[in-house]
Amino acid sequence: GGLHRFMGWDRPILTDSGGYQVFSLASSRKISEQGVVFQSHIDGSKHLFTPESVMDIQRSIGADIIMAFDECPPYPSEYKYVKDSMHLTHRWLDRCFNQLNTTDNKYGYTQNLFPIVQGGTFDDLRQASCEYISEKDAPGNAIGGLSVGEPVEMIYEYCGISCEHLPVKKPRYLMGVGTPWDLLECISLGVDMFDCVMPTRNGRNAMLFTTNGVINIDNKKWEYDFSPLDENLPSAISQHYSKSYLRHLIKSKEILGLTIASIQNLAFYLWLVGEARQKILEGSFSSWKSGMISQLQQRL
RNA sequence: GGGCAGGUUCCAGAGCGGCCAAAUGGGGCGGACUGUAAAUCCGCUGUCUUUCGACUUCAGAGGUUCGAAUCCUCUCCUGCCCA
Repeated sequence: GGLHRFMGWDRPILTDSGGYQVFSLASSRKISEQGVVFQSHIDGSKHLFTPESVMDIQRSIGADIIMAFDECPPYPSEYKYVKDSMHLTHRWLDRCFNQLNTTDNKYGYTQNLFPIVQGGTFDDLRQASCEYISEKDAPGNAIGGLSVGEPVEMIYEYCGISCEHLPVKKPRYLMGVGTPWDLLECISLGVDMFDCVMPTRNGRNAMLFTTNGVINIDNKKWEYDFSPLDENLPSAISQHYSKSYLRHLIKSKEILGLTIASIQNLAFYLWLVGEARQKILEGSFSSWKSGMISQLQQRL
């Protein structure tokens, strides 16, 4: 650990840099040494993002954890492309640190810059990137460049390789992962932090993660099921709303349904990592993990 | 009692002689979604068959035709209007 609590917030705030959009919005951006120009899909206007400007923006937002600006190459990519891209990300990282170290913080508390490992799915590049990143001695380190189209087994494999070459004492943050079972697998590989769209996006698309397994709330079988969304979660939303009611909201395209589904999934994810932490402290994580994975993967 | 409009696959609703197992939407079922542009996207949805294909369907019964969901006759039913 080593992260502090800031300004009375219960939990630190984290902002991302836009590096992922270099990947996800590849069709509307141009990369150069200087940075990335994105073109707005709304009005066509162009916007230049540089390591410096991205640091400034995250400074203004005031997050406790801020992310380096990186390039996230897609899978599959050629070795040479990934290698050059990784070096670009490394140079950008230096510029991020430089910008941060030569400007004042705005709100009187520390903002922690996490560097991001790249290197794609090439062992030597991953390792090289980990080593480069580790030398920065940042308060935490992120594993990037995964869950960009490769099979899940490769996520685990390269997540594991990354963890092996990252400092043990600093939090390891796996970006963009994943399903509940992905989290458990990656926790066992050494990951401490995650972020992912899955709980909210899949929630909006009618998929509920619960302590008993996965639910497609669209299904007619829930029409008259008045049991709580998830009776095992310490969340008012999960306990108070029934499957039947949520199905009705979603079927009738009531936006409240999407909110409830998102909160349910978020509450579940929070519960899951809390349990994992508890099991680790008790020393029973690995035996707990395999049973939990098959339980969570069940389709209800 | 009279007039008009209708009865199509789970629902709504196209089709109005062959290209119709029958558009489209909904519903149902399945799948996808992994550092969030996107409350989204993709399949299947009469029966049998792996495919080719075969078979049974468009209120009911007859009929015309090489061929009918589509045309004709009668019957039943529904909605609206007038008595």
